[in-house]
Amino acid sequence: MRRTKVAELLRMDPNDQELVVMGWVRAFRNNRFIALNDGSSISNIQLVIDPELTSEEQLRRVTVGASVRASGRLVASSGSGQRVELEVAGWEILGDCDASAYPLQPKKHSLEFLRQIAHLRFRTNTFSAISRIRHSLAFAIHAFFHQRGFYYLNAPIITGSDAEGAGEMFQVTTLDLDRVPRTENGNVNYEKDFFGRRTHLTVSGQLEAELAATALGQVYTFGPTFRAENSNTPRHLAEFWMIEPEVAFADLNDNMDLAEDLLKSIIRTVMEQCQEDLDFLGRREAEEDKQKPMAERSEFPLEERLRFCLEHPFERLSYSEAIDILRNSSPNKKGKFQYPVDRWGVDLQSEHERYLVEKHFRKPVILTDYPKEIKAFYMRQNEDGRTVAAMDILFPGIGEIVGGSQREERYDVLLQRMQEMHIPVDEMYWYLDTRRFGTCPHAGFGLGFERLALFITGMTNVRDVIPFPRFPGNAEF
RNA sequence: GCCUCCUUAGCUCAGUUGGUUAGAGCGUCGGACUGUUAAUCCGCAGGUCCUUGGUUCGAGCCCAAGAGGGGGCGCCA
Repeated sequence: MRRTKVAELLRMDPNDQELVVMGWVRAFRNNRFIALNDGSSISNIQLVIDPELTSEEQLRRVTVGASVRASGRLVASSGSGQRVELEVAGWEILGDCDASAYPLQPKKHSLEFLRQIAHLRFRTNTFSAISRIRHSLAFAIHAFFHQRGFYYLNAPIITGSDAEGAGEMFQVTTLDLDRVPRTENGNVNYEKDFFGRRTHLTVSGQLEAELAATALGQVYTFGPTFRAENSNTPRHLAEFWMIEPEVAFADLNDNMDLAEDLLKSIIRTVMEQCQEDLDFLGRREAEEDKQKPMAERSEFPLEERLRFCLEHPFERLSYSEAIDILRNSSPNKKGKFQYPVDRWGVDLQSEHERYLVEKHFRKPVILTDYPKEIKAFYMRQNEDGRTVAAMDILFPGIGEIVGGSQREERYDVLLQRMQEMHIPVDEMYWYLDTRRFGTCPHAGFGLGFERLALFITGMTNVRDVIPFPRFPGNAEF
C-alpha cells in the first residue's frame, strides 16, 4: 500500500480513509504515543496505539530509532501539541533499534559529538532541517539562473592545468606510488600516467566557464571544488561546492547587481519554502545563545537577519574608501587591530573585514577595486594603473561569501600581467585564445555554497552544513 | 602551518592546596503509568579520569612528549 508522507498527513484534515505511514521513532510516551518522523518535515506525526491490544513484547520494541509501519485513520487530536494524529489500527516494527547501543537519544547532543557520528546525524532535527534547506538552496540557485537564461555548465573536475592559481591542488594519478616511473633525468614520467600528463582536482571552474560564456553568453557552474590547503577553520573545507556564473558583455557593476540579486532571490525562496525548518533553527540558535556570554550572542534572531538582508541594499565601496574608514576607525587608532592599517595597498585581514561589516556598516558589504598586487592575474586593470575591477562580498559572521571580478579582456594587457606574475603562458594558450578571437568584456564570480548555507541556517561551522565534511586529517564516511 | 583552550560514565559536565571508596544531570536498563509532547514517578547498573613516561610516601589534579577535539590567525569560497 502506498505510504503517505508525514508532511502530507500534517496538512490533511481528519477523514475516514485508511492511511499508511512509515518512519522512525523519535519518542515513545506513556506506552501509547509514538512520535514518528520520516524526514519529510521537521514535525512528527503522533501515532496513538492501544496498549491493551498490544503485547508487552511489542511495546518493548518501540525504541528511539526503530523503523515502523502503521496504518489507521487520521483524527483530530485531543492533545494540545498537534492538530491531527493517526489512530492506529495495525502496526509493525520494520527494523529494531537497540537503544542501549544507539548513540542518539531523546536529549540534546553537541555538534562536536554529532560530527563524529556524521552517518547518523541526519536523524536529528538539526541536520534534517539543514539537509532540507541545503536542497532548497541548490534548487533556488538553478531556478534563478534558469529564469535569467543562463546555461548550466559542467566544468571538469579533473583538470590538466595547474595554473589556476586559486590554491594548493590534489593530484590525480593512477601511477603506482611504490614504483613511480622515471624519465632519463630522474623526474616522474607523467607520460605513463592515466592521462599522459600531470592532473589535479579542480580548484575552480572559472577559466572553463569563461570559455563557455564567450560563446553562450551567460553560464554558471555548480559543482564540487577541491583545495589541498592545510586550512583548519570553521569556514574552510578541502571539498566544497561552488557556484560560478560568468557573463559576456558585462562589467563590474553588472556583476555586483547579479550577485546581489542572486543572494536575495535565494534567501527569499528559502524563507518561503523552508519556513518550519528556519523557525526550528532560529529557536535552536536562540537557545544556544542563552549559554553564551553577551558579547558572543547574535544581535538579531535568524529570520530577522535574513529579512534585514533582503530589505537593504548591500553597501558598495572601493578598497580605497575602506582603507580610509579603517585608518580612521577607533580600533585602529587605539591599536586594537592585530594588523594596523597604516597604508594603502595592505591586504585586508579578517579583523578589518569584520569591523566594516559587523561594526561600521552592519550589513553585507561589497568591496571593489583592490590593488592589483593582491589579486589574481585575470582581473581587469583599471585606468588608474594600480587597481583591478575586483569585488568581494562580505557577510556578517561569515566573511567573504563571494569573490569575483570583471575579467581582463585585452589580450596584450592580460599577456603582460601573466608574464609579470609568472603564469605559464604556453600552457594557457586556450585561455588566451578567447582574447585573440573576438574578445569581449565579461565578468563573473564564485559563491561558496557552504558559506551561504552557514548564513541561512545560522550555523557557525561549515562542517555542519555539508553531509560529509572533508578537511585535513579527515575523510571518514 | 602558527597561537590558544579542552579531553573524567553512552552524552553534557562538576571534582577543593596533591590525600583514603571519583560525583551530578540527561540517557540506557528494570518497574509504574489510558491523553503524553525531549512525558512523569520509583529503582539499579555504569569509570583504562585520552595515551605514554616522569616528579612524589601518595597523581583525575604537578611536569614532559604524543593523540584527538574546539576556538583564533593565515590561505580562500
